[in-house]
Amino acid sequence: MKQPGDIVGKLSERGYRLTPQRLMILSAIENSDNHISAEEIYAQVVAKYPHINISTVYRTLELLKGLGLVTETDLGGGRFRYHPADKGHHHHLVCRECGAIIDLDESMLASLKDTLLREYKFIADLRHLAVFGRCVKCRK
Amino acid sequence: MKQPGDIVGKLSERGYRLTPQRLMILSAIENSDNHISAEEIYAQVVAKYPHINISTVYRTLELLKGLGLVTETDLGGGRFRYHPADKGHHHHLVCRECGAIIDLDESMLASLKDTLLREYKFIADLRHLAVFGRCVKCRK
DNA sequence: TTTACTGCAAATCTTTTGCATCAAC
DNA sequence: GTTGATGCAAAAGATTTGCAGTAAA
Repeated sequence: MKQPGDIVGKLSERGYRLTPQRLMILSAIENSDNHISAEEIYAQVVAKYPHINISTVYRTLELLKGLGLVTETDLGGGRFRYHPADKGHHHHLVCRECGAIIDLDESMLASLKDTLLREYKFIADLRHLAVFGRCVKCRK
Repeated sequence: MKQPGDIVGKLSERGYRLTPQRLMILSAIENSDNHISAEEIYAQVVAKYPHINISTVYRTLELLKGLGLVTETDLGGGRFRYHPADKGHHHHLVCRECGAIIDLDESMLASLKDTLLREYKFIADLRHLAVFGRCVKCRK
């Protein structure tokens, strides 16, 4: 579907080498529907390119994160998840039963952010909020 | 300040042994202002009782969690945090700069919960929501 | 050719577990 | 005296790092 062309372009623009490993990692991130973990990226890439090592995945993610091209989110569970930065900010409804991650529009929490600032003088970073619970499918 | 008497009582009621290690771990949890991690409990106990092992801390936390006496929360950062269950549910404002954890009243998010149920048919578990951002002290 | 990038192995860090010993009851 | 609880060491799972070889430019 989507081409990882934009991020690839930015990498080579800035003088970074376009190795097959990086291209496949980028492809996995851009073609993922929801947020993907390092382990999931690795599993996807290793199927086509068995030689790759997971430390390359982690190093590539750190590079992309540092360049602001992908966003790292801590949705709990002891592992980070990643998505392309240009897909914008949004929130997540995480189903505790089936693990589904539902995206939630940013405007949804605008009033909450205002309240927190007013009542607690707390500048909430609501770019990546995770709300845990149970989704429609898993309701009894 | 607070006495860990209530949890201690429930433990012995149910036939669990009251070892000095357990008493000190309970004391650390009950006297903690905000949510405490296993490592922090261990550091606090080891100062007075150098013989204790961190696996005892984890095993005690698992026991207390299973009995519903303490609550385990995943506030990110790759480690769990704990607090006494009788202190009730609340939300957390986590400062990304100084690490402060500010408790937020449960009623605060009641309207959000309603909206999520109405618009997404998602049953939000808002007992332990973590909102990241920057606290008053760390504002420039 | 140059040196950034990779694979491999080993190290961290948090949490869990097997096992023999020990102590609360 | 029983048996549950502990200490110790090792394991497990995610992520990081040192180092020497490799390939993108």
